[in-house]
Amino acid sequence: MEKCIIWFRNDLRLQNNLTIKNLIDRNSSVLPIYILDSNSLGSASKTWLYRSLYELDKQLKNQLKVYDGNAVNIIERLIENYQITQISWNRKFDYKSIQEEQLVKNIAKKYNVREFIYNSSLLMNPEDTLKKDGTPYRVFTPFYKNNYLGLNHNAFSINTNDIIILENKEDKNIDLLKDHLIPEHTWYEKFDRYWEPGEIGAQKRLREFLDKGLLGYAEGRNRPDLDNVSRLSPHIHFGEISPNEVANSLGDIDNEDKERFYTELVWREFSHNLLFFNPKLDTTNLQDKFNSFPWLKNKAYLDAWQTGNTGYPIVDAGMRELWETGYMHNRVRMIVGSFLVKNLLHHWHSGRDWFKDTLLDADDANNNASWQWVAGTGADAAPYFRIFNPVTQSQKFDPNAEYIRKFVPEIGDLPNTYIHDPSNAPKTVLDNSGVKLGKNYPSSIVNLKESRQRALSAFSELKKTSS
DNA sequence: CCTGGAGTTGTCCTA
DNA sequence: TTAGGACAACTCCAG
Repeated sequence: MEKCIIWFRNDLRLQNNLTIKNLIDRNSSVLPIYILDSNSLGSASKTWLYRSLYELDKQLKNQLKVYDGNAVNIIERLIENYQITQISWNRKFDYKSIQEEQLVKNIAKKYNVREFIYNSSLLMNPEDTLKKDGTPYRVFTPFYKNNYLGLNHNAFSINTNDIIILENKEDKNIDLLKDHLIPEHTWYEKFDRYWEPGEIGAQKRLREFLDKGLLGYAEGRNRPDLDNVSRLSPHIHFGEISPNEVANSLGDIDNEDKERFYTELVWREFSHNLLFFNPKLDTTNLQDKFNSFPWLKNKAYLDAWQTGNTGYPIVDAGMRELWETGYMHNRVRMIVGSFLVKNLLHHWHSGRDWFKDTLLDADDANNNASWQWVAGTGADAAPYFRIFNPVTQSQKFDPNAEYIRKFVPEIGDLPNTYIHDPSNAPKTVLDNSGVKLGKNYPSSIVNLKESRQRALSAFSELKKTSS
């Protein structure tokens, strides 16, 4: 019987996983492994990863072996020690992982080990999404229409009893990683109230979304006070559920809600394509004229933003939701992003870094592509004069301020008329609601009109100097 | 190569 | 109160 390493990466599941399906089809036995690269992970993600690996290990009868270190060396040693003849993994699309895969391929060749490489984390391979002239798309709509409209999504199920696990004498189980992944700071413990990492939790989340969130998604997705978003992002990021299965579960895409949700999956694809074709998406503005943009990098502003103390309740609610739950509603991500980059004129890298460290769904492709979009540095970014007004957005998308009251309870007694912008509420209203600006809730740290104007001026300066 | 139409998610002012 | 246009040009994409 052939012995196969399955190198788990961002595909921490058994169902709808091509490495597993083909392993069973080949009738090979498996040595399942995971190799940690803790430097590339944010603090919140690490806690999720630990839980997710723990669940996967259970599904593999506690035979998942974990390692910390250089993937190439580790795999080489395993090939030698266990007379491995096959290796299988699912592709990743960031530069570092691509390099790593190449080195592992070289090792496989050296030992005459057969490779089985799949893509179980995107609906399409980036190489197959190119324009007719062979270059990658830079605009979402044609990328979507020409590649994904009418695409079939196959789902398949695995009989886990068919997986033959190699006996592994080395005593390297999941506990090895606990010290690397679980921080001393215990803020993450409250995440348990909101999330169930692992394949089973992912399946439950999908069913719940299909039952309760999908109807009305097209409109409701913009409302942080409603429950229309899927919250599948951390599950999808770690591959606890496959995007193919998610797409497949929609059935025929025959209404606006399904179509809208499907395009969000394709936005994820688009971000991964941007990263794949622009490996330095994290450091390089897609529009290089922004390289000379006069970002302020004001430490006090950044601190107020991170801690949810800007004096704009929708922004503060979002930042506190992030800290409290490891997640932020999509609409609110745009609002806080625009606020940091435009009203505070702070570099998008700082926002990206904070999100990477605190989001459970932190994903280098989505994170960098989205921050580039909101900062206006992206290839297809919004025109620069599109600056979100956090008060207007709040009134529009959290009309009854239920979201604000949930995460910024100290201003909860303010009436709906004033709760979106306490700094402009009459003194008597503030007094009656127990709000003391600067004491128990901050005064707004910037004037919206002035900071908007400041951003617009900075952008128009940029235009002059670059032409 | 040329050309015309189009581009995730807004805001503000004016009539 | 509300609807429509201005905001600016530029790049992308497909025929």
